[in-house]
Amino acid sequence: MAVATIRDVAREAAVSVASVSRVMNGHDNVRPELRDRIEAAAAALGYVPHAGARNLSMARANAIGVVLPDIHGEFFSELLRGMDRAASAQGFQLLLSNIHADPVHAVATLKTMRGRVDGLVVMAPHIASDLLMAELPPGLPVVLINCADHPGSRAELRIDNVAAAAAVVDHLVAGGRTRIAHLAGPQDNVDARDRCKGYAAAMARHGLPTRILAGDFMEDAGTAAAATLMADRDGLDALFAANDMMAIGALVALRRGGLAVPGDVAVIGFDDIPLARLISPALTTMRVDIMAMGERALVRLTALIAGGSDVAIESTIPRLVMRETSIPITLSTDDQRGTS
Amino acid sequence: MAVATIRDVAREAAVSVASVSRVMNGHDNVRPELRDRIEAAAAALGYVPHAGARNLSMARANAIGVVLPDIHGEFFSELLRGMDRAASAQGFQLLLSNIHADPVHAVATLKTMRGRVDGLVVMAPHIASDLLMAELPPGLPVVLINCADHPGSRAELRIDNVAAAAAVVDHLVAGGRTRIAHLAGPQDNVDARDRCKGYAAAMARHGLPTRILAGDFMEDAGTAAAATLMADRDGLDALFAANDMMAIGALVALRRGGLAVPGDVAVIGFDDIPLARLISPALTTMRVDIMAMGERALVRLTALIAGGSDVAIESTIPRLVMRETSIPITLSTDDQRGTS
DNA sequence: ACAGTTGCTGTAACCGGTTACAGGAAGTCA
DNA sequence: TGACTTCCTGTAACCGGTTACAGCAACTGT
Repeated sequence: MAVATIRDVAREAAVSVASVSRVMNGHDNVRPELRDRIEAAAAALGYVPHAGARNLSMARANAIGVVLPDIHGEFFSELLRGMDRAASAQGFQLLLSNIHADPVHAVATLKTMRGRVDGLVVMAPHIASDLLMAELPPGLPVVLINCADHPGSRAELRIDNVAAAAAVVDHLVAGGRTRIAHLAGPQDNVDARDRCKGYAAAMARHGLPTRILAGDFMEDAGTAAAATLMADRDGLDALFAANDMMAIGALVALRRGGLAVPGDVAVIGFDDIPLARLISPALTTMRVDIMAMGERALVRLTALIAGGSDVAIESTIPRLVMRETSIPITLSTDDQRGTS
Repeated sequence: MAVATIRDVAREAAVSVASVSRVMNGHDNVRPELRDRIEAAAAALGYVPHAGARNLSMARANAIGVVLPDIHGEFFSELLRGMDRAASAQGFQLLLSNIHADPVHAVATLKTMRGRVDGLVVMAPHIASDLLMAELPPGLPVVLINCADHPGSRAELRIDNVAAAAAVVDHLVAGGRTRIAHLAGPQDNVDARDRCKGYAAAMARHGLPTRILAGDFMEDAGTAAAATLMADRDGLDALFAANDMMAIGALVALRRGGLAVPGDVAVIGFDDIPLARLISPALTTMRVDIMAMGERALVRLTALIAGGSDVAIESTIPRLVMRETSIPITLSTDDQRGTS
C-alpha cells in the first residue's frame, strides 16, 4: 500500500483534512479530544506530511539552491559546511548543483531550480557573468560569490585578492625585503589576475621594481620558478606565490639549492591549505575563512528571502597567517626545526 | 507581477494548458504551428515550469537526499563529488542534510525528506542503527554507507577495514618484517576497532606476536608511540598506524630519534590523505576511492528507485598504495631523497 | 457515402497539502 | 430570551503542473 496521505488520516480519525492539517502544524485551535484522536490516527498510519505538496500550496520550498563549479577539496567542503550550518539553523535545506563550464548546461541547471528553492547561492567564476545574470530568474533572491564583475544589482560576496596581495607585499617590505618576485597563477583565472595586480600596485607604491614569473598553480611551477631565480644571481630576497602549492614547490627547491628560508629569501603563499602549516619551515600565507563566508552568504540570502533588499557587494580581505617562512630579515634564524 | 504559470502561457497562446504542457515536455503530438505559437508565448512571458508542482503531479522528485554526519575535508567533498557526478548524469539533484548526533534532531531531518526526494543515501556511524532503521520511511529506497551492523535488509556500502588491515600485515611480512606493532585509533570508532581486529587476526595467522598501542587518530599520538617504542629496545621493525596523521607523527619522531625509515623500521598509515604523498619519505598507506564509493552509492540507489531490489551489502577493500616508507628490508635504502 | 482510423486539442480530475470562509454550538450580556 | 461573541470544525478552492479521456476534423478504404 502506498504511504498515508492527510486524507487517510482524516478518514481514520473521522475528522476533516483541515483539522488534521491544523494539528500537524501545531495550531492551537483544535479541541484537545480531537487533537488526541488525530495524533493517534497519524501515528497508527505512520503518516508523515508530504513536503512537496506542502511547498506547493504554501509557495515556499524551505530550500536553497547552491550552484557551484566542480571544486575539489577543502574549499568546497568548508563553504558547504558554513552554508549548511546557517541553513539548518533557519530551517532550510540545501539543494546542490554543479554548474559546468558549458553555458547551455549551466542555464538548464538554473532552470531546474525554479519552484524548488526559495533562493540561490551562485558561484560561477567561469561563466560569462552577463549571460548568467540574464538567466537568473528575475524574482528569485540570489547571492553571488566571487563572480567576475557585472553591472546588475545582485547581492554578492567576494574575496579582495587585490588588497590581500598588497598586504603580502606590505608585510614583506615591513620585514626589510625589497627585491620581491611574484609567481603568478594562470591568467585566465580572476583570482590569479587580481593577486598579480595587487602585487604590482603595492610594489609601485613602495617604489620597488617588480619581477613576475608565470605559473599555473601547480607545485612544479614553484620548482621551476625557484630554478629560474637561482640561475640569475639577482639577489632576490622574497618570493610571493599566487597559491600555496607553488609556494611549497619553490620552498623545497630553494632550500635544496642551498638558500636559507627565510634567512636568504622569504616565501609567502596564498590559501592556507592544510599542508602549509605542516611543512617545515611552516609557510606564511593568506587565509580566508571559507566557512564564515558560506555562513554569511546564507544569512544574506535568507534576509533577502524574508523581504530584505540589501544587495551590497561585500569584500573580505584574507588575513595574513604569519608562520616561519617570512620572518623579518633582522630576526630570521635558519635553524632546521623539524615538523612540529 | 508574479512569475508566469502554465495557464498564463496557455492564455497568451490561446491554447489549452494541456498543449502547453505537451510542448514543454517535448511530446511530438502537437501541430507545428501551435508549437511555435506556444514557444513564442513561453519565451515572451519568460516562463519556466515550476519544478515543485511538476514533482507533485508526477509523484517524482528527481532528487536524492544525502544525509551525512558533520564531516570535514577531503572525505566529505570527494564523496559528494562522486554522488553529484552520478546524480547529474541521471537527472537527479542532491538535497543535502547534516545529521546531528542528537537522535531526535536526526529523526526530524529524515522526516523533512518525505515527499522531497525519491531516495536516500544515509551515512550515520554515530546513530544507533536500530533506531535509525526504524525511522527510515518504509517505502523509500535507501542506500546505507558504512553504518554499524544492523539486521534490516537495506542496500549498503561499507569499507572492509578488517581485510584492509590484514593486507597491510601481509605486505609487511612479505617484505621481511616480523616485529610489527599497531598504533590503534579510538576504540569507540568502528573503523578503528576493525583495523585493530584485522591486524590482530593477520598477525595470529602468521604466528607473530602482537603489540598494540593506544592512540586517538591525532598526530601527537604518533609522536608518543614512537617515543614509547624507541624506549624499550625491542627490535621493532614495522609500525602500522590506524590512520595517516598518527603514522606521520610517528614517522617524523622515529627519524628524529635516529632510526632510518624504512631501513630500520617500516611505517604504514591508513586513508591516503593528500599529505601522505607529499611528506618525505612518502608514506605507504591504504587508500579507498571515496569518489567511486559515492558514485556507486548513487548508482545503486537509482537502480532501487527504478524498481530494482538488490539490497546486498557490498564491501570495498581499500588498496595498498606502496610508497617509500615500507620498502622491503632487502631492497631498502636510506637515502635522504627530498620531496618530489 | 459511411464506418473506421488517425491525429490533434481541450476539459477536467488529480497529486497532497493549506486556508478562507461559512456555519453550528456554546457562552455572554442586557 | 434574543443578539452578539467566541470557539471549533468542515467544505471547497487553490497552489501549478500532468494526463486520461472525450471530441472533433480529416483521411482511409470499400
